[in-house]
Amino acid sequence: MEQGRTQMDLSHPDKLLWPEAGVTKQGLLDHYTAVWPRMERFVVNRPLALVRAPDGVAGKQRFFQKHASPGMHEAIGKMADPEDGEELLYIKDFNGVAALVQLGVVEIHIWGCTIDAIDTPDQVVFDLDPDEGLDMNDVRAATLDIRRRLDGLGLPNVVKTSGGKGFHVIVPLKPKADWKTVKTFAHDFAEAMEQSDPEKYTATLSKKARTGRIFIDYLRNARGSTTVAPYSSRAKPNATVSVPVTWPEVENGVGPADFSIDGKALGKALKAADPWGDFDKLRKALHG
DNA sequence: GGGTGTA
DNA sequence: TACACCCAACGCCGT
DNA sequence: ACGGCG
Ligand SMILES: [Mn+2]
Ligand SMILES: [Mn+2]
Repeated sequence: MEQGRTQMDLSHPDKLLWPEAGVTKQGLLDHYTAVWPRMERFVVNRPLALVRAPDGVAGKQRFFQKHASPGMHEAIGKMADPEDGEELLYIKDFNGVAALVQLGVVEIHIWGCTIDAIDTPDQVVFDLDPDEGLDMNDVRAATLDIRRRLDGLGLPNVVKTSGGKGFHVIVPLKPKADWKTVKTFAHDFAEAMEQSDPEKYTATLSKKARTGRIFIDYLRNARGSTTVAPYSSRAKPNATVSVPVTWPEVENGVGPADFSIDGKALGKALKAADPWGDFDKLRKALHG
């Protein structure tokens, strides 16, 4: 059995999944081949949610999937959620990604925990969701503000582009605290930001509260909630990718949608040092 | 994309 | 054989 | 209790 790469056959490898960007199903698999050394540890052995677009991102069909369908490829692992018995999905290796690509998966989302410790999250996520038309520089400034606050609390942090309109700031955790603890921490953190700068931030998701502001989406930190995985493609016309970056890059103006499949910026990023290389070393227990 | 249910 | 259908789900918030 | 929302 080949490890690390697959010869799994793709049906219709030349089908355009991102017609506007000219990215085919094979092109998507090639993307994952290129990023896999950096991506693997963030996606394997975690419950997943999938955004599937079997006819491409411009097609009619697009759906979100958290549970197994009958007959799914054996490279896609299934595990009963101890809470409700639903069959959660996960992958163990690159063959799993290949199987996802064959299914028309255009976004890979991860739970904030591994399958071996499903009740103790190993990360906190702050998902910055700006209102339409907010200046990208305001979003960068908000992201840097989150870093400053986390630094002040002595909490490790890394950042990635979302591939959409914002950034994701991640606190690597040792999986000690439970979901309630982690979500409450994230909620309190978001509310503190809103209180200190209510013109810029809101901790309330409603469109109304978000007008002209950035929603600090702490709700990603709930059991069963998911966030787009590092290096996942996005179901946007441009085939953007969520990419880990360094804090200096954010300071120097990197934008949330600056990276895309086959893009120059991504190729360059992959040649530089891994911005999240120390992720596992940085892990810290919340509270403790 | 593909299994399932209905004709 | 030929189709249509399904593919998550839940807490938060304003009313 | 319901609808919008992520
Ligand atoms: Mn977001
Ligand atoms: Mn969000």
